[in-house]
Amino acid sequence: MLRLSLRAEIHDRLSELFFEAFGKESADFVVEIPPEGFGEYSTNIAMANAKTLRTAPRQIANKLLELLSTVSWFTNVEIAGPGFMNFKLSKEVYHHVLAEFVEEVKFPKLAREKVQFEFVSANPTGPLTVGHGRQAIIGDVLVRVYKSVGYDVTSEYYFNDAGKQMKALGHSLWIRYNAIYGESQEFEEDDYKGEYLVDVAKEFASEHGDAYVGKWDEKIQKLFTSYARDRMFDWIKRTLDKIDVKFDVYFSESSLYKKGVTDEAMALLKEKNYIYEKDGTIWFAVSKLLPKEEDRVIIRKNGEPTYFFSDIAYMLDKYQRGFKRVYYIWGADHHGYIPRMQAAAQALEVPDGFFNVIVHQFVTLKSGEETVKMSKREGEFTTLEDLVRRVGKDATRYFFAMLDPNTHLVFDVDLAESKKMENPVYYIQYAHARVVSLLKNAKEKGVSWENATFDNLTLPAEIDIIRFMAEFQEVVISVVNEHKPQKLCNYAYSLSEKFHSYYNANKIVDVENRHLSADRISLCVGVKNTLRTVLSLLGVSSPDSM
RNA sequence: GCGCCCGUAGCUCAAUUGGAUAGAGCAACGGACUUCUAAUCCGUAGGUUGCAGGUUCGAGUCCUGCCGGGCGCGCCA
Repeated sequence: MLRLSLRAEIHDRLSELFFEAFGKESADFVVEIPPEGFGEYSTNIAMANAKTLRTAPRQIANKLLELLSTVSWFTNVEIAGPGFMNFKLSKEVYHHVLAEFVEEVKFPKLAREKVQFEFVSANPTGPLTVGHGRQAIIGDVLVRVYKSVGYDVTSEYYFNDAGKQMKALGHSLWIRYNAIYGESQEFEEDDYKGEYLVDVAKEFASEHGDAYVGKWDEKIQKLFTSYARDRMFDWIKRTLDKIDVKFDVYFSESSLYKKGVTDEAMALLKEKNYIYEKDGTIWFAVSKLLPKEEDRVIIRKNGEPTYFFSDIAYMLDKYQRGFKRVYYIWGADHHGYIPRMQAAAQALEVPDGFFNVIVHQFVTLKSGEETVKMSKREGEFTTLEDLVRRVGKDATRYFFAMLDPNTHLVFDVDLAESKKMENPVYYIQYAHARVVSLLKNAKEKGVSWENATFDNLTLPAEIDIIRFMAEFQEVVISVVNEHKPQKLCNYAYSLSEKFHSYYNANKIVDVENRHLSADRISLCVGVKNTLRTVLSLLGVSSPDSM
């Protein structure tokens, strides 16, 4: 019955009625769950159309009210305040909704488009930080949600394992390696000074011995670099695995050059006249497309392309692979990069809406009163791995998904560690486990619920829970449209809240009253199914017992 | 200086995208286990939504200007 969501259905019916009453389309209006005491649902349709109809809201409402009372869905329609229309829904509607959630929680089907999410994309120069963790979870949750509503989604990790920084990594490893043999060497400015290379150096030493102590040439540099890179990548992938983040594609920057996409991109830009030479470098005329922006170098004086040029070619490659839309998830430090990429999108003539960026703000760790700054170069940071080891996968995922990507996240390590039990993720999981336990209990007592009629579900709390379950599709749609994973967290938490409260106030399994029990158990099954579904979108487990 | 993001209870966050009386958790106080998992529930207290204007039937949400915080403004990645 429900194509999208209950509220969308109500919205459609109101639209039809409006057309019937006034012979024209309604202006935009909303159907919402109002505060206590204003009915079960509410709409502002009368107020929204007051201007265009040049009629008082209450008058419009009155006209609609007559029609509404002829439709079986709506009961108790009332007009309130400046022109709100408040109403209840018939029992049958709720029974139908509950029956669906008891059987299977369905996703709205939105689009089959081929889209791509690219995130994390950390170069293999060190372990993932907690900042990468936030990005990994935001991206992974969005991928799961997009898949659920029908998109053909590819998750992708872009990396550069060829540039200057990789040489620095190799050199840094070599220094740590020398230190093992008591040979002290100086770090260079761009080297990676983090302790994590010490262990890698030990491994290297145990495999290769002291053959390279005090010796340094191009061949040795390559050996150290590739060794370090492989170790770092292994580490990164292992960490991602621990938080259940999987990428469909790992894409290397150098493959762009091998494939020749870079040449294509250059030819395209030249042809459109966006390229010029100055001071021995090649520039991309960003200002031609976006007057407020500055032109940018894409080929350096030494003949090497800049990162920006690779990104232009990469975008072209994404387009050629047939994606209808691509999403880049970037940290706040990259936001200044967006305009020039937009200019690139225009220059490459990819369709409007192809290039999209989801920016997330920074994560800082708090321990006591100290905030931990994170710099991979200086070696000061907490690894994502450490964090997961402390608080576990479920809490890590939930916490990173819990806040709006657009707000600064302060991760209080002490709190995450010591007050684990106040964790909202446990609260939700506990609700799930409780229902499972209920079902076991019912089985033991021989109370069945398969043939429930739902007729006994008349308490306001019961209607409220059904009504809230019916919001599920709406929440999923908003996550797709707004890229805000935290809506799933809030939804799961609120549903758990309603359930815990209901559970405490009412006896669910009662051998003396089997019909009532069957109905109530069914309601709980609906809650359980919904929680399980939302948690799986978040990548958080749904334990049967705790 | 310019640009992007944020500012809601003591703390961490909600608020159905412009709706009615701004809601939860933590911290504080008081209650509920011989009863389906007390990792729970119920209650009390806590607010000039950073400030000042504007837009309209209606603003935490939109527009302008301030204030405060974060980030960015490379031939780095």
